[in-house]
Amino acid sequence: MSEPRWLTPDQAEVWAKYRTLRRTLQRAQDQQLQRDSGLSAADYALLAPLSESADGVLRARDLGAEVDWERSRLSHQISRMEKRGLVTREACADDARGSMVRLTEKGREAIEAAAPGHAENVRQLVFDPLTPDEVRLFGDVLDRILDAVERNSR
Amino acid sequence: MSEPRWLTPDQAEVWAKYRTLRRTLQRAQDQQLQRDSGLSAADYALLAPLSESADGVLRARDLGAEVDWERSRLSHQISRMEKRGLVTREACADDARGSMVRLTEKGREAIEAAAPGHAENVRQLVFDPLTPDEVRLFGDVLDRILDAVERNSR
DNA sequence: ACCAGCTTGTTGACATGTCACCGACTTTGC
DNA sequence: GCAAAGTCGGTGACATGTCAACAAGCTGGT
Repeated sequence: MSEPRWLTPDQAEVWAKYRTLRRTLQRAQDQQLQRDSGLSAADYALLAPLSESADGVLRARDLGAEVDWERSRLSHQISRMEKRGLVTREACADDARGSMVRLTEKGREAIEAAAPGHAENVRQLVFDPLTPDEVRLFGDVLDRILDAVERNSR
Repeated sequence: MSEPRWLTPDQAEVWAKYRTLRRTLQRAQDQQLQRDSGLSAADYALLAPLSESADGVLRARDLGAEVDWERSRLSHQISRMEKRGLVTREACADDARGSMVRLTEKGREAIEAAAPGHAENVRQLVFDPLTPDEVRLFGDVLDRILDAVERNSR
């Protein structure tokens, strides 16, 4: 039973800032999307890859890989979006287990209405306050932490 | 109607990394807490300020201010934790509208079981991979973005 | 050809989070 | 004093996310 290694005061402060940022930034994004197009962040996450794909159709498996979501979460979200007319489901020709997700006209209109405001929001809140050097270093920091999380979960 | 300002490829990459980190780090935390003590991240967030307060009691309003949660979210979470015996609710002597939240013995045992592993996890995943310079820079970046979000929501 | 094991998607139960609203109480301005 | 406005906590409806389990189809080794 070894002595626990607590965080230093500096580290605790940075950690608290990170948690605050996670929440407030999420909230700012949700509000911008809701205001500009009535979409949630979850809606936007799925509509974005769909709108960039050929014909606005993706196999559920591939859409899941794009956003790195669990299958169950994806299925639930697609059901909710289907109910609101943003996407439709179709059978998959190649693989009878599969399911194709197709962007509807309404879905395309919604993401096209939301996208410019979304990009503007991310720029204003995240990138405009940083110098190009800081953006690079921020990216490096994220890489290091991501590596550590990746190593940890394997 | 002006041309939208899209993200540069570098910015889009950093933004994608940030979103991935947000998800995977949250997941790593949830799993560590669940494994070490059966607590969720939401449980931990409330138990931590409670365990550091005098007698393990805080007024709901003040607990909410500590964690910066909405009242409704706090109330729901306290109800769930009360049902599992982690906290109890009491009347507030000063203010008849108020509600005091008290840590139970079981709640204290749970947070004390979880805390060392939590600190170790945060160190391993976030701070050990970074040099002290990078930690400082990361803190500065978070400050800048937090300021921008704060300005934006006022 | 077979079948054990893998992949794919869905579902139901439950935990979490947000929103609009209410009811009770306190504070403020007069 | 007292009415208007603000504060505090809770509730119900709903959206989101996770987990375990399932059904169906695919795949590879024999």
